[in-house]
Amino acid sequence: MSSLPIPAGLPDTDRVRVANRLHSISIRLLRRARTVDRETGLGPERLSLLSVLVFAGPQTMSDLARTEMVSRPAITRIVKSLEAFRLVDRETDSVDRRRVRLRATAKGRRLMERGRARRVAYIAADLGGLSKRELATLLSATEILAEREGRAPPPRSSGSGPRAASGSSRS
Amino acid sequence: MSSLPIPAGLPDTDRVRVANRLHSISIRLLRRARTVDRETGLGPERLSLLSVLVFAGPQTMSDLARTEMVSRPAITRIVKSLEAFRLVDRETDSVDRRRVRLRATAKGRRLMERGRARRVAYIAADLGGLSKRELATLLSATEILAEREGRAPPPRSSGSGPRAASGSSRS
DNA sequence: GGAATATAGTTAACATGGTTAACTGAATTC
DNA sequence: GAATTCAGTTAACCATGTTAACTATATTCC
Repeated sequence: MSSLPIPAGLPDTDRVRVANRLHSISIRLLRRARTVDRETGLGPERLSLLSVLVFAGPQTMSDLARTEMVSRPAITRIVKSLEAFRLVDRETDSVDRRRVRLRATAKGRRLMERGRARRVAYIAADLGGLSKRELATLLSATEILAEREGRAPPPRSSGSGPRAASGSSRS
Repeated sequence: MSSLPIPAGLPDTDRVRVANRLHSISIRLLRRARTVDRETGLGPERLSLLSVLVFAGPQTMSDLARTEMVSRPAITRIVKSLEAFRLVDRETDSVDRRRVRLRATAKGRRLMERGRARRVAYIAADLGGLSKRELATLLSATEILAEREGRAPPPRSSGSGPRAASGSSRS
């Protein structure tokens, strides 16, 4: 079950092959990494929101709703509970007093950093036993992918690549 | 925000660097890919369970609970709704009549395959514009990682538990 | 053989997070 | 300055998860 076949209907090109493998690999990698998150005692949604505040800086409620792809009422609730834990605090915008600016507290940042360190350490442990050469290949590959992230997302729909649709979670 | 710094406390080795990038890349890759899942009309938990049945073959309720890292009552409910859609069917084990054997139906398999194709296509589209050389690097890298998956997981300390609180997803 | 125990699955009661619709108060338009 | 728009909250509801208690079948062991 390690590498699933190329799905029917897609051409067997390098690009599709890479996509297919990246898909499976990412799913398994994150599933395993997630197991260490329990130590934070927080739950994925709150951790996710907190990490946005930590890594992308202060945001308003609506900003958060957008980046989390979730409704504003949902954000209201999550933020409330993070405030109760003193992981996040709010400040009303002095110019536009409708806006609420959320920030991770020092406590929130510490929790977040520790959590990410645990995840990365866990994944790094999984990479034990690779040769220097293999590691070098992975390093270049992740460089290539990380670099692409910075760029704007490619045009969707009609153009060149296959089409967006939906999905099968697992593997 | 494309590549987060190495978390404090971890050594700045190649292995950690790769782990760190793989982590961020996987999160973003899956988040984008997930957006196409809506077309199935199913929701992540059901899709996930269905895909286990499709790609790993028939399972009992308890098997599913283990692989999904979710309680058995939760599995009961998900399976029920998948049965209602005729995506899954059940058969009582003739030897041990407590056991229920779940199988994806042909309809379930079709839905699953289409979904995975959409995801992979979506990811493949994202890889557009890479040079032949870059693609070759990615191909080797994913080969290395996919191969490791087959091998037994490295010994862990505290280990895996039910899903509970998880996920510092973001970033 | 049959009581005690263990296992597979279900049901029930509850918690949490998501949604939409309706509301409040502040900013903007005209 | 009245009408409208916008940010955020509240309310009512739905989906999915949990634990605890129950049913039914298997297994242990006297």
